[in-house]
Amino acid sequence: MAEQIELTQKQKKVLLFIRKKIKIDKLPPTIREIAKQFNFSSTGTVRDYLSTLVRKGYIKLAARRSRAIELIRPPLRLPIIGKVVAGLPDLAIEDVEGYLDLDRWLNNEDKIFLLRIKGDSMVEAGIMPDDLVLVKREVSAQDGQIVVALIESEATVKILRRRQGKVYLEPANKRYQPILVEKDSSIIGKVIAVIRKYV
Amino acid sequence: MAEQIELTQKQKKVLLFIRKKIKIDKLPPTIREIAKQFNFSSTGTVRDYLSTLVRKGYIKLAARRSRAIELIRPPLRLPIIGKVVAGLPDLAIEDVEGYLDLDRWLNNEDKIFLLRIKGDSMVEAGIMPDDLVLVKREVSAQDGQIVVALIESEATVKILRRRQGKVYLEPANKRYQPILVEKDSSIIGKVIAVIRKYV
DNA sequence: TTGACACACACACAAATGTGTGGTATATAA
DNA sequence: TTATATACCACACATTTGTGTGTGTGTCAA
Repeated sequence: MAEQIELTQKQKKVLLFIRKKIKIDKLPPTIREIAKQFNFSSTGTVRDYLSTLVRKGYIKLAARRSRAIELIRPPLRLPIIGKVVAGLPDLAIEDVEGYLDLDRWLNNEDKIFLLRIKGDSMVEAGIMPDDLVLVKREVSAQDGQIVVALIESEATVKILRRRQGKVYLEPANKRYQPILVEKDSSIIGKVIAVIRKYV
Repeated sequence: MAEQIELTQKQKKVLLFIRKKIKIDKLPPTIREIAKQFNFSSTGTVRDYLSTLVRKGYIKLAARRSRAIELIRPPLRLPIIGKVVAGLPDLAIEDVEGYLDLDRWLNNEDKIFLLRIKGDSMVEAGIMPDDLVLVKREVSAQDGQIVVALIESEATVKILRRRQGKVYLEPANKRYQPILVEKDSSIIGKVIAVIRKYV
């Protein structure tokens, strides 16, 4: 999808420079900034490169706007590999299941925060002590969903259970007991992801 | 740290417009684009706002460069909450442990990919079937680290164990046995994070 | 040999853009 | 009262910037 034609070495260098500039300056370069970088004495040369990069599917340009170079693949898109086949030498990444676009995934940033897990009450659900859970602020949730609730003014992560009109907060650890709560009122958010960082 | 002074309503609107432009156009606006948006007939007005936003700690400007407005807080920074106290009403986020800056966290993007977990051989380490693990491509690892290895041309996630000069790949599930491997040669990467997405 | 492509250059022009230097008015705190 | 902050405006200027229109060389496949 959105196939990208192979680039020459020089074209790659120009593209890398643009990426680098966006990363460092948080701003795409102007045509003349690119020219300066590569000692091109003409802006036309740069425009040749940019046109090529557009044609080959790596960037988009907006006419008559300064610095309007947009990368087609955003830098925060990670490939999801379903199966790693042997082969090598460059670890043939052909079985790309899809992409996780973190920008999009984490939209509504103001309603989302990370909570650090304390205790082992959710280990059987794969949520370990010190894990970070991505929490989306919400006041209600469905049966079976993992929620963040306030119990005695402490944040707890549990599974929400609705049984005969009653609401329980159920741990995922046999050594703990479910907690009966009065209403949904104590729910402050839903766990939408777990992130664990090693090292 | 990097305290930000309170903004007026109008100043907020200008800042929000800049954020929006960066998000949509992937390019900060020019002074005149801002002026147009708010029907300012003078560019000086915009510069007053920008200076104020700089002084109050929300943006940075680079002199003599078009569109060189840099947001001080990057949009992909998530607060890590250690403890959620009761209180409300806006869920007093005072116990901010720190921030997870996904941009930085995921640097070296070309050496990183996501692998989908198959099987339950790592459940006791909190890595469940269908989880995504963030893998950093590396050819060696230390004892105890969770690695991705190729066994019979299939990618497997296991714990690396070094015992008396020998290398084992150990599952985190009592129902499975450790595997003796000849050398590090089968290691293709290190697991640096686990990501699990609900719903 | 023709054509497409990669890789460079020169030069001029109009538009976009940041900057400099002034101004007015209102409100609030010292 | 004086100072400071907010919230605008006017206008000119120098640079920056994208654009247009050319030219030239070499390579490589059809």
